[in-house]
Amino acid sequence: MEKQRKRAPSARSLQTKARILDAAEQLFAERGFEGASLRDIAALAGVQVGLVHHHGGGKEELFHQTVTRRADELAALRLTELEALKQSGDVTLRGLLDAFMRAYVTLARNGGAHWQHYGRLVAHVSADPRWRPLAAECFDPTANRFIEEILALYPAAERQAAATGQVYSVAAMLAFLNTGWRIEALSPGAAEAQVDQLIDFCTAGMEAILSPGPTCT
Amino acid sequence: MEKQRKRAPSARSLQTKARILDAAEQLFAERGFEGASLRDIAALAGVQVGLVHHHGGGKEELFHQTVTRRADELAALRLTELEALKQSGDVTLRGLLDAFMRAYVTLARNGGAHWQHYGRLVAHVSADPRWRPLAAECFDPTANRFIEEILALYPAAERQAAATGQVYSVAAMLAFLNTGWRIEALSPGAAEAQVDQLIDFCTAGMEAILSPGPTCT
DNA sequence: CCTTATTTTGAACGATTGTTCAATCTAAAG
DNA sequence: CTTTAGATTGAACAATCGTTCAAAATAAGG
Repeated sequence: MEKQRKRAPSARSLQTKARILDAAEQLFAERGFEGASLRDIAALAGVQVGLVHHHGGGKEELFHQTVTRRADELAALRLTELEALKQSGDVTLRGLLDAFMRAYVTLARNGGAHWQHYGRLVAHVSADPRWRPLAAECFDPTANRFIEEILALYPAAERQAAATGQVYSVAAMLAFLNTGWRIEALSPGAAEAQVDQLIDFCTAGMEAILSPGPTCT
Repeated sequence: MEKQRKRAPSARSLQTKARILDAAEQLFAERGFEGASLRDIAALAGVQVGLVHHHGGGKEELFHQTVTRRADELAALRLTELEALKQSGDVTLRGLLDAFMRAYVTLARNGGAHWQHYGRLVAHVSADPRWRPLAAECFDPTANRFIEEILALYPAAERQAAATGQVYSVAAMLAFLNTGWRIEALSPGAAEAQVDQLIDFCTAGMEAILSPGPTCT
């Protein structure tokens, strides 16, 4: 059903598409799906409206591509971190959460604005029930991969508990990314310490869920 | 500047306004601010378009009212729970998080659809940076109230740590409410146990942040 | 170089948006 | 009951929306 190309896309065309996706990423993140118009996106990308439709294939398709582009990249990054952890020898719960979060969070904080926009974009995707299939497609595979590693560490734990802890951890991570301006304003500079704090929170919370009963006191 | 009323609103008028706010609450929650049109809201409420504008005072004002209506009610509910806890004598970290979460979460699960819609609505408000002032107005007072109680329990902890833990806890709670259909599908029926699990997660995570160093092992 | 698939432009389409307004109905106040 | 502020209707407003399309510019393939 899909019509195949007869020519390779030019370098300029690829650049244009990337520029359109970047603009869409920023505006979808700031204003949500219907809040960002194709005309605003086109203006930010420096192209004509019709061209956005040509490269994006409709607004919904454009949104889909905008999310999956970074989601795929992020999934690969996380699996790389996981692989490095497993080869290091000592796989701990904290190590797993570290592999899942630190690289991404650091990118969103110190890296370009792209990952910061993506964080807000994910928040919109998670908030709107209409994007549930998209969220499942983008996030579930990697999440399930980490859940299995967690279950290998805690053989007595139920899968439901690990999945729940994973959901809560992702939520806390997104809150860290999207309200970071607030935490940052309260104690500036200590970026690395705040990442540790996030992982502390999730590790302790996950542990409490995985091994029931009073663990501390 | 505000023109004062010269007559009391009729009972029917109050009913209509409530019906409009309910419809707005549902559609704003499902599709976001620009995703829900005033005409859809009017149709769901069974009134004319102009009437929505008359009672809401513009779309932005309507959104504002929709959020604050339940936010005020929820803030009162949480402060009541907090007062009951303080009068019970033993104020613990778990008790504080329980007072903050259980009543609301139970309402959203077992109560009418209104609180379920409100949960999704808060997710939209939190995801969109344009509603930051609204979020601060609605959520900060109550949040700060609980943060102070937490700091009274942990005098050595820094305020930033308590505030961060509060943000993460709220994020986990919203994730529980808005992805509950997923958790529910995995292990149906155990509603109360899942609330305990949520509070377990947040309590352990908060404790890990408030008192640094290896608390368990 | 020549052909033509692809990219890009510019303008238009109908549909929907939030808002406004005069007319009509309702019911609170005197 | 009479008065009239307020609630409700129905229709219209200009603006913006996503989409479509023919024509021009670009560049890959032979």
